[in-house]
Amino acid sequence: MNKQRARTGSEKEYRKEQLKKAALQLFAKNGFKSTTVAMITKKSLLSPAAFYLYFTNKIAIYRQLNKDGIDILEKLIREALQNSKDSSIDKLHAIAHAYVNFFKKYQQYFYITEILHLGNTEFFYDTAMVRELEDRTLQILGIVASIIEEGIHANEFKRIDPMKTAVTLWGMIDGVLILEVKKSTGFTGFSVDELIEQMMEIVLHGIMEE
Amino acid sequence: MNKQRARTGSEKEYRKEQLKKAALQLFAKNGFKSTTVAMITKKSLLSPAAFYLYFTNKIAIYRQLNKDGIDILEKLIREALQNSKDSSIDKLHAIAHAYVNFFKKYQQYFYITEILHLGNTEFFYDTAMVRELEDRTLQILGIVASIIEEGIHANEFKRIDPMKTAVTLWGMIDGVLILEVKKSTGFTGFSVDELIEQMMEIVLHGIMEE
Amino acid sequence: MNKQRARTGSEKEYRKEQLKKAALQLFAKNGFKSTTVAMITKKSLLSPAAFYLYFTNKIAIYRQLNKDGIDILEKLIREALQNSKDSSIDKLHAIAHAYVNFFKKYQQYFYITEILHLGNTEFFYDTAMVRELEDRTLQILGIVASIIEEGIHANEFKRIDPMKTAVTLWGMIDGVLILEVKKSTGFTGFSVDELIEQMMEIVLHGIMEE
Amino acid sequence: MNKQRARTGSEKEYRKEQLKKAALQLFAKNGFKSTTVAMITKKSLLSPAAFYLYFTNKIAIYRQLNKDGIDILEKLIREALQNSKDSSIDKLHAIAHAYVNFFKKYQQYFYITEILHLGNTEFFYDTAMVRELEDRTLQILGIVASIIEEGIHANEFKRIDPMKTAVTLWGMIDGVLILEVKKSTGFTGFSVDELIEQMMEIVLHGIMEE
DNA sequence: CATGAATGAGTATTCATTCAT
DNA sequence: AATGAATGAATACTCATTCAT
Repeated sequence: MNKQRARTGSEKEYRKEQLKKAALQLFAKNGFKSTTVAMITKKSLLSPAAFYLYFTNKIAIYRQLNKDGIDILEKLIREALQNSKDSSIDKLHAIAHAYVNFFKKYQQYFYITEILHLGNTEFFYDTAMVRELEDRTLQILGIVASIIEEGIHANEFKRIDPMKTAVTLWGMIDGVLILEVKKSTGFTGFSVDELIEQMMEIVLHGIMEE
Repeated sequence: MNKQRARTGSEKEYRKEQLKKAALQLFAKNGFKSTTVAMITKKSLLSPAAFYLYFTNKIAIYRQLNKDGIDILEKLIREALQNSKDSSIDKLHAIAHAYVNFFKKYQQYFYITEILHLGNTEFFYDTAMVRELEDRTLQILGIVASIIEEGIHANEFKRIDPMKTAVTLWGMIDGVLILEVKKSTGFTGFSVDELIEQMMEIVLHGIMEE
Repeated sequence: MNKQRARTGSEKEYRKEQLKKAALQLFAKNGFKSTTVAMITKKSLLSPAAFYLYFTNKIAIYRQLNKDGIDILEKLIREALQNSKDSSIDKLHAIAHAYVNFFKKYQQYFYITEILHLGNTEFFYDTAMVRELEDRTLQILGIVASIIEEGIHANEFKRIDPMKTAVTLWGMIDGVLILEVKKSTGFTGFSVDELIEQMMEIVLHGIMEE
Repeated sequence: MNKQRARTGSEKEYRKEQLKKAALQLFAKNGFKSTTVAMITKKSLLSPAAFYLYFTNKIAIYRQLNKDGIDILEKLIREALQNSKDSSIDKLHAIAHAYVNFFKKYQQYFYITEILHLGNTEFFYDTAMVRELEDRTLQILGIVASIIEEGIHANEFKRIDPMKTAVTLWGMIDGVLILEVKKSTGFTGFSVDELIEQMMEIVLHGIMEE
């Protein structure tokens, strides 16, 4: 076998990336429990033992992928905001679009950050990590809330609780996207895009000042 | 060990219920894979072998719980409709309320029927069962769609696609409830009730004829 | 369920026969280990527990079937001798024919008495029983040997050791029949009958005085 | 436990041999079903899990032993033929002797290749393998048949069907050897050697041209 | 006598993790 | 640093046998 050693730091980083890439795909496809370390290392052309040079645990790589997912999402949202027009409605639209983008282009991260923990108690054992993820989520929600607040001040939106609305919005989009994950879009005959569009129409009508 | 035997049919039924109850709690907490038959039987004060007197498989009890969950949800929705007033808005409200009730009083069923399949490929092997669940979901969605249609004819609602809106609505509520499952309600500082209320307000405003 | 009680002795005997009949078929088909008590009782329309009213063990019924098999074989051989002509050759032919008959009409007994013990150490634990089976086998072999002896005295056969020849003969016939059991007759393209005929021709030529 | 690791390829091969050796003995003694993977690994001073580093299955090692057995038998027969004299009788004798040798020196292989399948349905699932074994058996039988044919042309033997006689011969020898397996040689008071000798005498007399 | 229910002791197989090299 | 080998602890499922009724 090729006993290539990762002597330079970048080589080591490369190996780690390989492992994460493989793990991401496998976790998204099979879930945490059904993905074995052997599967991950095989896909990465490494030995099972090598895994433990890069990650302390199977759960560790899973947690790392979670953080990466949040990073990506945050970046997408910030970019979207920069490219959006000034009106609050446009900004909200842009954020929603960014979230849908995250779902579509990084679906495997979406699975991991938004869904798969749910049946996976190990994940929540590392409370420090959980708190960090919560903080970062709050930050993003804060951005959304501040846009809503701007919209209220600009008389674009009704007088609604900005943070509460941000959280609600998040849940609503999540829920529609999860329909796709559950394959519920298939048997109902609607695409996610249609449903998201429908949702945004309803929601924006619902919060706009008449 | 307790060597009490379930002699009568009702006792046997009782044992089966015990097993289902235990399994429900464990599946909801740990997911399918991480819940072992031994855990279920221990909680039911039975030996692991006894499990197989009542269910052919581990997946069998899981599927049964799924069907039970749908039964409960359907019943709740039908009851809610019977007790609701005539206006379409009230009816929609009643259904949403029933769904939230399902979530709150039968949360473990909610986990199983709405979330946990997602990381659980075995579940989908029984295609006949999947199709049955899809059909029943479509039925419920059909009820919602027909209410929306009524609302449109009565000029209560805008001219929106009833079925598409029903599906969207389902996703939105689901998403908000899942926030609670994800413990996201905790750190954001809002209760599910608040969020659902907020959502319904936005949504109803969004679809009502001005 | 039908809780019919076997009150009379004959009823009890009937149940026992039912169990043996079912066991015979199942053992012959699946071997000892792969046949479960549950399979036997199900086929006999009895409860698993009832089995133990009639037999102390799973191995016990197996041993009983063995004895039954020997009984049948012995009876067939005795009948064959009574109906055969006077010459020793005819008698030998008749015995061989009886053995083939045993194989063909009571094949399941043949499996049990001649083959299946072989991978089944439990069987040999009951040494008293083993000895009994050996004695009865010796008796039958004794009959064959006495016929050979007669044949020698009558100058039909060469001067061979009668008992040794009887044992050899037994092995040879057994071997040819076992070819059928091993499905070796299938792929070689010959029927058991042909092979047995061929064997008898060779053997009789081989032992006859020229 | 011994945590010695098989590092070199040859060491790994050695471990595999150890496992096969242990399995061979156990299968021959207890049959397939009653031999557990744990028994095999214990005898090989390995953990049960290690078994699966060397074989995919329990049935896999069993099948491998079968092939090994046929290899050995074939080699013994070919060697015997090379060392035998020219007459067909001598050749037949040599082959019979090789078969008896196989039985005596590799008795456990004999059990596995000739007997134990019989009560072992799993074995026959791999139809490709079964056909391969059949083909190789036919080849060996073909060799025997060709010798008989030569003998007929050389006026050593009567005009008999060569292949049919080969098959019959195989069955007859097998049967006599199986007597030993069944412990029938013990209580009758004859050794296998005596019985085989007796058999060969009868058979050769039976097929020789007078 | 008859049985349905129950279980202890197994079974083959898997997998995260360790470790000698 | 890297790995192939090894394993302890599981894990779903089976089955001969027992026993309260």
